[in-house]
Amino acid sequence: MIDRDSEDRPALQRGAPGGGAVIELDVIDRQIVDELQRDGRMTNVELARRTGISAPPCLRRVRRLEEAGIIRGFHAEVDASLLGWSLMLFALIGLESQKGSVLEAFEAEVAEWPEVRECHMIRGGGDFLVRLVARDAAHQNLLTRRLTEVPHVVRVQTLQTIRTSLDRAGVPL
Amino acid sequence: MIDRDSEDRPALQRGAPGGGAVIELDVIDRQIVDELQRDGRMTNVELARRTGISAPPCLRRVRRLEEAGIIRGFHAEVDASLLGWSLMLFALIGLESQKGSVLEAFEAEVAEWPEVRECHMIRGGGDFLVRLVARDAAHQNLLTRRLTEVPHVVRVQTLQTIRTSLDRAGVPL
DNA sequence: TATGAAAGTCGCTAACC
DNA sequence: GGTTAGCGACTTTCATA
Repeated sequence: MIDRDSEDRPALQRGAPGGGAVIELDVIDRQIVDELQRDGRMTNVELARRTGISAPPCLRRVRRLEEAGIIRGFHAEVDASLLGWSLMLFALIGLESQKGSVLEAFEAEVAEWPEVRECHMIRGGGDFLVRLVARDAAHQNLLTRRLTEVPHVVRVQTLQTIRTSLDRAGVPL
Repeated sequence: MIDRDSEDRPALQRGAPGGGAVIELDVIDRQIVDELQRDGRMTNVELARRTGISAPPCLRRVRRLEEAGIIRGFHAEVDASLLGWSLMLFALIGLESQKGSVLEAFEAEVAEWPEVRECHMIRGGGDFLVRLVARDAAHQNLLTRRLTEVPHVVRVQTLQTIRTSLDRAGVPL
């Protein structure tokens, strides 16, 4: 077996990203994920130093975590207010139907709005929780009104964020 | 106007991070923030190439954006399910009082829970929206019950996420 | 199937224009 | 904002357990 591309990695290869299978990671893998959740720009040598291994195997582990879909990407965290988006609101949306086509049409519609940052389907049928950002109060009112005008929307409850005391990316490790 | 060094950028100097003032960024700054929101591990040379400037001024801009608090940090985005956190829920919490000490005690309490990832105070007084992750249904039930037992909590409405169709970090640019 | 050492390449970043 | 240049990090290759 000379072909290096055919190496198999059973635990990490299983399932497409998002498949949902729980994958066994050793303590070093977990530490790598944890460190990169906190500081995504940490250099590989620093990451290797912290995890107690040398740089090449550390880099290989990061690559594998990316290929397995466990690490999906790296993003800069920005200050929304300083960029002109001073308001954040959540909206609880009720749809008149739980037909798949109606739900998907709603998701497709709000995905087109740049102000909509998250869209979660909520248990119980026909409900969504969406997170939006707005430039000011007028903009926020406009967005709320536009939400009520999306086809099949029968209920919009806005939850305006006054203060965010906690905003942790990622998951516990 | 030939002297290219005399350009002024008063906006970036104003205010401490989090101050809330809207800051004027030129088109290159915006592009830098946008690119780093999408790919926080992009090399500085690549970032410079995309923005049409050379590497050193590009790096200086990134540093300034960090110092101004516009870029707060960099984080790996992980797949919660693949790491064993297969459930996400939001909870709308009602407190019996809007006294500052009560609100802060609640925030301090949930900040101690690793499963609580976000905590937002909602307009109207005494209400919070928190986002949690859970390992399974039993864990989720436990968390919901524990939320009702936090001092001064009088109402807990759980919104269990079935599907997340959109999850965009950052803000529109 | 993993790590670790060595080396070449590339990016980062200070100093200067 | 650009250019140069020195330094350090990244990443491949190969030997090893």
